[in-house]
Amino acid sequence: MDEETDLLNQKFEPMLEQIKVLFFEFGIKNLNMDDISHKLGISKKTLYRFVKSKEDLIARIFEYEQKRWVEVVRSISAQEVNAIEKLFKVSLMVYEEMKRFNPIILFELRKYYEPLFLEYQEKKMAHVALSMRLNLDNGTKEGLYRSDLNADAIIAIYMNYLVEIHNSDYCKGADLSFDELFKIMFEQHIRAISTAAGVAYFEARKNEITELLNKSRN
Amino acid sequence: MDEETDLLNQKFEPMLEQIKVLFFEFGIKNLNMDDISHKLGISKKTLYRFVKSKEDLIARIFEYEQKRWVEVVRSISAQEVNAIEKLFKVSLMVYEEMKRFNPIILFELRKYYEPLFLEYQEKKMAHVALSMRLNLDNGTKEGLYRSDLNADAIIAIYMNYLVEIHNSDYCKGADLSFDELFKIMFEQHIRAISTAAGVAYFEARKNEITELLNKSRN
DNA sequence: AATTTAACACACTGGAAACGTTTTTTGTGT
DNA sequence: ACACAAAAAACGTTTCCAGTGTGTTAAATT
Repeated sequence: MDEETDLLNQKFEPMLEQIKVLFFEFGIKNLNMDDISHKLGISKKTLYRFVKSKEDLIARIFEYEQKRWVEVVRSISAQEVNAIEKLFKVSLMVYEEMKRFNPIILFELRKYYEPLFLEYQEKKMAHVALSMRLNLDNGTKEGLYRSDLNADAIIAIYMNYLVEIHNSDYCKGADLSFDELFKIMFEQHIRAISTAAGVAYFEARKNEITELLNKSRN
Repeated sequence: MDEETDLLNQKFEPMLEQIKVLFFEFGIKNLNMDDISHKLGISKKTLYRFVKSKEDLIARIFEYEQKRWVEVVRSISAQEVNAIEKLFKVSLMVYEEMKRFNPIILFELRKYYEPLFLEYQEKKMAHVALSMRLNLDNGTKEGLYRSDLNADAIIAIYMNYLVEIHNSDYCKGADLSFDELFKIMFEQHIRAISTAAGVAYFEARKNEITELLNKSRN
């Protein structure tokens, strides 16, 4: 019974990716279950063999996203680079992710699937926080970050950075692009938590890192 | 009777602007007439004094957009700069406009309000074409554009540039940002239609123009 | 070849939500 | 106290859509 379900789930995973893309393109409410099954080239009946409701479908997508995200962070953590590099890579991905997030989708999630959405956000935040804590530890061990840091506070502040970057009117006063703002925030963070060695490393790498950001923009 | 209607329309115009913003933020289908009246701080009844249906409301927004757009082009045309500068300014605005256009809104317009949308697009295209023709004439008179141009063909090609810039996969092969692509296309166009004097002018101004584009990005 | 399984297309239903209208309430100016 | 306009609420109608059920076809299994 359970193995059967697992097999179904495995088969269904690539479809989840497709459906996610569809949602981003057309919106959630604009796609009914008929539309979705059509776009996938399967019958609605079959679709309902994988999910038990549309809400369940959304939940599955969140679950899938969470898994995918954990995998990404894990793979970056495994790379043979120091803490600053890792933090930058992950931060950049978070930032790119948020950029893609359309306000309409956000609205729909909050209005029609609030409990699911909150749960997802909470899990994601927890995961980011955990990853950041590991990063702080590593950075400290590597002598890049200061050893007298209040980890909880720093994590909270940095996560707030990443979230608030979009909603806020930071860019209004000074006319900054989001990318500019991101660079400044990252630099702010690194300088705030780093030892002299860390700052020196950052300054040496700064230009190349900035270039990475320009590349990622399209 | 007619004067009365005109008064109503005048009062309603700022609301159209607000509603447009709401649509961009929340989507069209996600906002019912109750929501809209609430957000405007008026009653649904009052809203229905201005429009006779939701479809009518969309039509009014298109109408309003068209008017606004004509006004923008008119004001740029009135400026005391040469044809190349004017073309750049208008092109930049078209480009910015398209960038803001969310794929979900596009989908909704096509699916639920196709006739209205097509009519709007047609009018807009006609207007852009007309403006470009004037620009070509002016540029030729100013000695910046060549005098042996096939206006119709050039207009068609350039308009296609602006439209296709987003849908297409131009950026896939070379990894170009949209802004980069826009710059290249504009330069391509100017060089293609200009006299030696025109090209010289463009080359002299090129850097400043590029800077403008960077400024506009946020 | 017969049977089972699985997927597809399509029709149907019940309930929820939206539209557009009408009625009631609220508030303001005279 | 009255008249009036706009807001709020209520209402009937219609549309939409999630979810289910039916019949058919095609492939796999026996």
